[in-house]
Amino acid sequence: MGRGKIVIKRIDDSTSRQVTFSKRRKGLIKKAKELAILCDAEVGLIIFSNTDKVYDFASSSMKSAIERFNKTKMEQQQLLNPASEVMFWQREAATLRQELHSLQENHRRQLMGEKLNGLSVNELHNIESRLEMSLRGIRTKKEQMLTDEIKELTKKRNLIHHENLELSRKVQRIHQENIELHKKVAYATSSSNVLGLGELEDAADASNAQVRLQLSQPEQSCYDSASKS
Amino acid sequence: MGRGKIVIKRIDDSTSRQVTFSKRRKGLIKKAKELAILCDAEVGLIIFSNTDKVYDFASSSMKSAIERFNKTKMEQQQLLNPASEVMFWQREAATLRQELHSLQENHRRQLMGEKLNGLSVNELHNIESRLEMSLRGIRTKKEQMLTDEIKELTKKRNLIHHENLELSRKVQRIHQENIELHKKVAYATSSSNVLGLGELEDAADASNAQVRLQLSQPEQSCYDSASKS
DNA sequence: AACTAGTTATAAG
DNA sequence: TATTATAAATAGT
Repeated sequence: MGRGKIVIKRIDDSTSRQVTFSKRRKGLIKKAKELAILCDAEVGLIIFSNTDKVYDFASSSMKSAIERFNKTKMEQQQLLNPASEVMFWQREAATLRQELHSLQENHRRQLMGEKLNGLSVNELHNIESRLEMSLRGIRTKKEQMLTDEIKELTKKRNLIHHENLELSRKVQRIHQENIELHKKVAYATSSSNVLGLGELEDAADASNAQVRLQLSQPEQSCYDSASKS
Repeated sequence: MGRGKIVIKRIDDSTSRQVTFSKRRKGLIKKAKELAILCDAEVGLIIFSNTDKVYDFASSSMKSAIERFNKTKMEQQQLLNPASEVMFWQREAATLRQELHSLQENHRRQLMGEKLNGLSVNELHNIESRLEMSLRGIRTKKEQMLTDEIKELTKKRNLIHHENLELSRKVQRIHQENIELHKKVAYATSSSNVLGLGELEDAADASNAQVRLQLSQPEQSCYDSASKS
């Protein structure tokens, strides 16, 4: 289709190559357009020159063409090898994750001070679960220990209080007995004053102690029901 | 380039259209190949027929061509409007996020029972932080309450114990006095036995109580240091 | 699917 | 860049 027939191989002369590129590129794009119109087809054409220049044609839009292409190829791959579907999705997800991460990094570094650690949603979720569980365990253990100590202290307090009551009764009894003896002594020795003032003060002290004891009655702890639940 | 000239418009006759599509598609792909070889260009060509069939040609690979195309277009967009870079990245990130999410959904539904909630890394992180803080608050409050109760109980126990000791000393003193009085009674009434056996048993009880008291000495709680830290 | 007349693309100057 | 002789593509049969 020219003054002479040519063989299809790379044109060595850069000028000739450049000229041929221009002519044939124009022709190719024209024919692509014609095909799209005549045959109601969707066509996408991308051409990179030697010198990295881009030329493209798309009957609707390149985005549409590429997406449709990818979708179709994906479906073909699925139909061809349904067993490796898993690996396909895994690779696709990994690629997208990486891309997404790099975009986020870019965005973060360039625009905001917002920090986003490099962990995946899954990793984060696992860490959260483990943290919560260990926290729960420690908390339960500590609460058990504290509750046990409170029980122990309450028991001891009640024991001592009981002893206190016993002693108090004893004091009363002995004091009563003491009074009886005083009477007997008084009766026996008539008018002789053998007992000093010291003994009378002791009797006053004993009743005083009894009053203080009343103030220290054991009472149910307001936290006891909470500790048990 | 045929028996007659044609106008470039959609061919209405479906058979003719189909035939023309076959011929021109073949020609287009041949010319694309030739351009790539002759001019050392990278060419990518995608064609969808009326009937959704795909035909494609790529001098290296379609993936390479598409990626190179996207990269170049991205750079062009950036150079054209550097101020809207932010919006570009935002749109790009949103698109990828959506795609990633749909892939994960697909993967999850089709292949594993693994559950992945629809929350973003940020949302998850915020929830985690709030959860941890509230947990910490509640735990601290509860521990404070328990520690306070233990302190209160220890104080009361010590108070009662102190009273116990006082009473115990008083018992001793009164008992001693009792003995002295017995002696005096015995001295005063000489051989007459006024006191019964009951009083002697009381004296034995008092020393017994003293022994029990010794077993209930207050002791430092082994948890006290831990509760304070 | 093959032919071929008339069209179109393009190699070379 | 424009021209043109000729190769190549293809519309209609």
